[in-house]
Amino acid sequence: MAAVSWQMVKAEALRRISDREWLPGQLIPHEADLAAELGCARTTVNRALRDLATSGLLERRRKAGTRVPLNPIRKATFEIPIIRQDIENRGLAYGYALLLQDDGTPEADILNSLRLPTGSHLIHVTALHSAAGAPFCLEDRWINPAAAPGLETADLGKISANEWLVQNTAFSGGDISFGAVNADDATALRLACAAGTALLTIRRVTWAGAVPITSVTLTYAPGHRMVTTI
Amino acid sequence: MAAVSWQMVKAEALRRISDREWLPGQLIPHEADLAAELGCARTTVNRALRDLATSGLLERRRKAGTRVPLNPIRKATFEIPIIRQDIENRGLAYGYALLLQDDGTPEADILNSLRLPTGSHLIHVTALHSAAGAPFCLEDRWINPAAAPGLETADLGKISANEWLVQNTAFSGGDISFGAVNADDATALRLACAAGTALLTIRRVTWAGAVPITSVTLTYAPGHRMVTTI
DNA sequence: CAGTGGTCTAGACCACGGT
DNA sequence: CCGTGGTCTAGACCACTGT
Repeated sequence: MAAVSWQMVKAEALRRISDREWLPGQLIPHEADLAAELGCARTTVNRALRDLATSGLLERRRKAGTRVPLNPIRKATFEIPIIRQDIENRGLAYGYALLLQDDGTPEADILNSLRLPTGSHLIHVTALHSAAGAPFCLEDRWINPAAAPGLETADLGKISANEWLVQNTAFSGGDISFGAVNADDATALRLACAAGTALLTIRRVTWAGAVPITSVTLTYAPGHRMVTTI
Repeated sequence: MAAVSWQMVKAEALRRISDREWLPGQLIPHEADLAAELGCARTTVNRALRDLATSGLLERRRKAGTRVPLNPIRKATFEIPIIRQDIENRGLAYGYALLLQDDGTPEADILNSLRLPTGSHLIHVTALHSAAGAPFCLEDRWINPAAAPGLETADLGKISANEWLVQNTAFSGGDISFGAVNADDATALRLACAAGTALLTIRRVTWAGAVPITSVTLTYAPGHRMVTTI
């Protein structure tokens, strides 16, 4: 292609950053100047610089201009894999076991993240995902019954809670958080590790507008890390 | 503004998803159709749908079209705050103490993430960040001396290792990972918690081209979570 | 007030990838 | 093969914000 692509502009900008032609803290040329210099439309430069800004490698402000930040690595996008695919992609056999399905009141922690009042009664589902027979991750899910009418009659041994929710509830957004917990006795037993072992947890809360649908906490087997590259 | 903005298109698409007008797994109308329907240029629709795709709320493929994914919450972008700002934003006094600065060979774990051979000799810096006098996070940094000539003569009590590196090394990319560890005795002492407590860790590795510059592991005080919203 | 990035448009061509 | 998203262009106007 004769035209200069925004990826080429991005690559050139990256090169100037890593070659220290553009120093941290410094302003870089205006979009119009770069467009003229590189021989492309300003739109193309804009796309490239905007992209770098979303990864935190540039900082842009109207009127103030674009500058190389002093501290670039401040944004990270993680792909949170579907557990089954994650395991199968490693060439391992995937296993799923429903451990428990009942009702109850979750910890204050979880109620807070769902913004439900203390004492709320929710549906509770626990399951274990395993890889090649070894425990991989424990799923602890709480579902707001008001957001999931009909779930009581579903057989969660046949259809996973996630699948049921996808098919039967609306969805508009969510929160995700990472944390660390010590394995309690039950968890240690399930994940075949010593009680007290530090485990990485990921909690996802999903919403239908302002109505909380579900909170899922995934507790990974020891040593698991979530990794991403900038 | 008379024109339809891409944010409006995005909002409308989001509404259709959460109102289940577009169901999970289903194809949605082509860009051209939507542009005609909403009364804007195809470019604008493209921008909106592309944006939704990067947050994982839509899946797009050439020829195949755009569909609502069955499992939307699979990407999460985390803002990793500058610790000092993080603490000061909470209205707390920030404190920094350099604990140690010497040389040595890090664990295999860290050498692997830097892709350096076993036994490599690196510069080692440890520091404690505190909030309102309470320990907040422990910083354990290893620096590749080959990538940081002159660092030996720097006084890291006056200028932080991070600042020195920003001013003196190139930068082209990095890796970030989250994990969980049990506090060892030294860490427990520093973070004023019981030995064995589960702690969240964030490790950042930065590169200048193929040359590893530094690996920083931040170990947060108990209970810390990294949170983001989709 | 004025400079800089942000966005919209209309039209064109291209590349990927189902069929 | 050919439909669909991906991208480029040239030009215009807008919105935010430092001075």
